[in-house]
Amino acid sequence: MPEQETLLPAHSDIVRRGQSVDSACLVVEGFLARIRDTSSGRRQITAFYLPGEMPDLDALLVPSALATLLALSPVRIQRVPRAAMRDAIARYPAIGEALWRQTIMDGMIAMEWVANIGQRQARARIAHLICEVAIRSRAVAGEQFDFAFPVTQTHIAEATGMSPVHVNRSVQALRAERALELVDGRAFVRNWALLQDIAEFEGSYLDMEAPVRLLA
Amino acid sequence: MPEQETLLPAHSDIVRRGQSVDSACLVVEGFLARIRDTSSGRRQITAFYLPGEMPDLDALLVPSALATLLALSPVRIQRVPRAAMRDAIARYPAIGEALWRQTIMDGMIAMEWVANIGQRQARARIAHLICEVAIRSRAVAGEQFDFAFPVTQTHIAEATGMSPVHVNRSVQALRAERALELVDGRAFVRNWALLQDIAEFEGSYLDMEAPVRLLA
DNA sequence: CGCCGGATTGAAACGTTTCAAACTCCGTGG
DNA sequence: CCACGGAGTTTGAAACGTTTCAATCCGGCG
Repeated sequence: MPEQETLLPAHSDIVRRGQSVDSACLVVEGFLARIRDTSSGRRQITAFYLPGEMPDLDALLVPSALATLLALSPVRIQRVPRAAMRDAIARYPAIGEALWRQTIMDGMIAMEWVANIGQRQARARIAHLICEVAIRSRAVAGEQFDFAFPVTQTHIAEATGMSPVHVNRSVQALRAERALELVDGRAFVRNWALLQDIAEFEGSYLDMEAPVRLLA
Repeated sequence: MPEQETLLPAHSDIVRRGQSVDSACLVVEGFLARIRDTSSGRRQITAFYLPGEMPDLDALLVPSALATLLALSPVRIQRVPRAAMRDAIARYPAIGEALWRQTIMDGMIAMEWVANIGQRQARARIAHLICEVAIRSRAVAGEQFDFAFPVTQTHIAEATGMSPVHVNRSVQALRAERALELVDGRAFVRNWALLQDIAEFEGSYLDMEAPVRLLA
């Protein structure tokens, strides 16, 4: 596929809501957030995107961007023109299927966020978010491990629907329990079992391995 | 397509989480809810499905159901076997594309719910939910109109992440403002402009008309 | 040094939950 | 015909979790 790699600094917008787009992008390195801001000026992060993921697959089927994409860290991305995508899918239907599957996964994650924000309280919400990113980063290894998490407490607040102040207190609580530490853009899981317990984390929604082949 | 229509009473499960499925279903009449229950016994509704929608498209690509589907009212559904779906898509790629587009729409709605639950308070959350369903029901007509909404206050609580008691008080507030009335399984919009205003509703996320044709 | 982004603190105000009880409507059985 | 029970809605009051505001602290960088 025609590749065109771009390097962008942290805090820059990759795409702005409403802007018309004719390519989808692939995160090569770094962290992105999908942002939805409300008319009252508040802001919600509705998804995080990690290396290897495609944050705006919807661009293939919708003419103008449905949300803003923000770089949380310096990022390297590749833009794939819609036409190239179309050709690839026409030639190898399995590609289209894989992308469709990715879309379903995105939706499942969003619904899990709904449940997370709707049902759990502060500490558990944050724990759940971390559990999810840990898995998606493929960082899980035993009871203790760490991984890149270039996300400020304010961003966590925007993702979990709470105030930055309360995020701070909750993060401190998790630290005091020796479950989790967030330092300098990395997440240090100190007790994976405990963290999952606090989060009531049940990761099956992220398992889409051993998938059904829809097409030949 | 091979049709096999089923009639089910309210309160019955259409599919249970984890159950293996080999068909997707289409809602012909009635209301469905997608349910996610947490280990602590609480329950979250992560989506509603209206007539004409397909609540478990993921079944086409994932072997076992990712969530439970509950009938909120008596429903008439059609089950379409995966094989039939596969054939149809292979023959008419536009069908596959339309289904993919529907999946994207589902995801967008879920993300809007994330923002709704994360950012707004009680009254606005409920107002927003109603605005969405009004549009999806194609019921909007002038400043006043009504439509089927066979959803108890307890269900609204499960969908918006609040307690039934507080839903009750908020619904009363909306009634007192003459914005909305919920009576006997129907929603009566008394002041559409006001309701949208309270909800900070911005419906563009539901517009996927005039879509881009990905495939020939 | 002074500034800036980000993390941290305290205390009061606020929105929401919880609990327990009562009320309405409606279909069923005595 | 009335009593009963169940599902759904409504009520009050106290307890609770979270937000808000305003200030402070910390480390890195020009």
